[in-house]
Amino acid sequence: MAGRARIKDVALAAGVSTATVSRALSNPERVEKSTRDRVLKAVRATGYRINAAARDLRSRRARAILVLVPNLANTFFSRIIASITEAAETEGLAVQVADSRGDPARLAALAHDGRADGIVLLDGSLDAEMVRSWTLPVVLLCEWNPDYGLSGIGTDNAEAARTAVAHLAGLGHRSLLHVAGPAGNDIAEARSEGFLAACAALNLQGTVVPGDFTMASGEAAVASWAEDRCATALFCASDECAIGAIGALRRLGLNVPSDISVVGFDDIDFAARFIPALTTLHQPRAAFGREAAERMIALLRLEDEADMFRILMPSELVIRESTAAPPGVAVRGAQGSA
Amino acid sequence: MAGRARIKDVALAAGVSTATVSRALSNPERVEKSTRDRVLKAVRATGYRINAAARDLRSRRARAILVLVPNLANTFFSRIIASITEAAETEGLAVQVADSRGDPARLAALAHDGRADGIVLLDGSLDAEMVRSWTLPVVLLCEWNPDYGLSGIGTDNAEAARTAVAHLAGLGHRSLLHVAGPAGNDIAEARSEGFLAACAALNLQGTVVPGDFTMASGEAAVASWAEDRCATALFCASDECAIGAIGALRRLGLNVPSDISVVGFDDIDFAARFIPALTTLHQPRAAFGREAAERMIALLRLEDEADMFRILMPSELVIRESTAAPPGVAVRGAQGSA
DNA sequence: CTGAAAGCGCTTACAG
DNA sequence: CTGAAAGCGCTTACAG
Repeated sequence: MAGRARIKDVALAAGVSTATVSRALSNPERVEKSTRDRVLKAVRATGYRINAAARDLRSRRARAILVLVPNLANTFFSRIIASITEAAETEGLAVQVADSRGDPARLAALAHDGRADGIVLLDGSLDAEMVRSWTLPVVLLCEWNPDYGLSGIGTDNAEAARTAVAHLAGLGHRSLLHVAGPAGNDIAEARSEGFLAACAALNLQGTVVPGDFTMASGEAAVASWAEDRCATALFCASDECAIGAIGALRRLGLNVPSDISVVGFDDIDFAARFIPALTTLHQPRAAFGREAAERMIALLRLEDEADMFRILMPSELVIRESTAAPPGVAVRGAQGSA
Repeated sequence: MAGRARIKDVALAAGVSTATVSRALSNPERVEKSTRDRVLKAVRATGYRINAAARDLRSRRARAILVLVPNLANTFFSRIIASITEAAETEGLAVQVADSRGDPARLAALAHDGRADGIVLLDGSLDAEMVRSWTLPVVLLCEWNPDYGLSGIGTDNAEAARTAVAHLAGLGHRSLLHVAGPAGNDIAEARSEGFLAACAALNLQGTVVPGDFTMASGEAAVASWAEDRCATALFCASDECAIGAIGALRRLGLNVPSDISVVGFDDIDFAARFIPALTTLHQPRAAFGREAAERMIALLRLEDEADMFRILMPSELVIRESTAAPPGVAVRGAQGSA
């Protein structure tokens, strides 16, 4: 076969018009069965594959969604992307992935060159004006930024923080340190606020130190904690941060959890394998991706203005090895096994 | 502005033809400066963005590459994807990411609907006949499969295994166990063969047990090792496997590295943070991605048959905390610090 | 149920 | 350096 077959080659082989080939392929129920069979046979014989550019141009849709993440190399995001991809592909939607950081012009170009019909955004720290200027439907996933004016899917971070504090209080801890996520990040702030509110409600001493979700910020927090050592438990805004903190504690000769307890957030794959296995809040990443894809598909189907939504899926506390009663306190809470 | 501006709106606003707008945008040096300025001003005024589908259809290229990975949720791959994306974007190429597993028809559709000009393939375990049937230029990255008949970029796995064995031998180990990667995987087999060859050359006892790169396979290998405990060091085919093995050893009450040494492969982000920090072979993932993007760009530029290539970039041994002299043996090799 | 024809929005020889 | 015109490969009213 010289070159790639086009729709008119198929039409010729099947003895029908190109319109009929097109219908047989995209609206099979609108052509007679015998015609459809002839077309499909011709498709096989010619090795025909549709040209997506031509189809997209003519039908004015890309049948693709763009997923924007702040850091592709982060496992947390890659797991979600995998789940978005899976759900989107079953609906015939392709997925494009791009880094949301950097040049706004690049982002605008990505969002508006017609290669995607909608955007799933996993970054709450972009310039709100820029995001609002995008003309494609956008679903904000995991992160949250009220200034975007978007529908979103995420978890109830304040509630999750409360669960973590309650767990530590149940073990007998009276003084807790929270290593926060980045300032200005809405979900990080929700965790901090939930932490402080829960400490106040339970009459615990709760302190917050700045951080940014990274392992380095966990290490830095331990360095500052080491000056007075007043807290007996750390609640870290991410698992990576918790893992960094545990490494730093170990370098100080301290053992987790017998000397100090550590709770993470996210339940990344390594959390269960880390030594000690991390007590953490499990974010439903697979469900996040699935939900985002489904909502986006619904949005694209409605074409016009669908209702705004904000969906909160629960994060569950997974109790593993990194939390225990503080030194010198009898165990009062039950501790599950991994 | 009602609706999206098209090229003819820009032409009208600038008082030129659409041909001139097109040239001003894609071949600026071919229009007079004053004309170009008028066009750019009109572009800004109208908010014009090119329609990628129309451009792709007419110019018969997609300006995009497809990256195919066996597991999107794997950090090892996501780091490489990030680096491919970065390099490709600076050349104006978009990146599409898809899962290489599953339905061959789906893959063929992805590869041949004209949405990508070339494929970077990170999976050596696909059906070779299927891969050979693809008509787009393909670069095989990291993995290797001689049956594909493709150009590729990777690391010298046998040589890397040799380095690991030499390190352990230098520490005084005489009996080593290798937890292999999946059977039939060319790079996994190269590691096994390199391991056995190096053991033979150094007169060590070298045993290979099956595995598949996963943490679970590291745990299983430890279970079988525990039956006779004849090896004093484990060389795992991946960091995940090593981390699984260390977890299992710990559950047996054994300490790494004082009771048994463990070497990983890949140097994933967590390797340095794991406790104990993993001695491992650092695969140059950022360089892999960059090289793949550049080679692909060169391939697309040549259009026709470029020379076949096989590029091997070195993996370097990173000595951290998980390896030491075997129990009861004085340290003979030098041990670096992390 | 099927076909003829228009047209999606660009780029690119061709001509000047 | 610039423009008029053809055409990339589809889909979709419109008509029958």
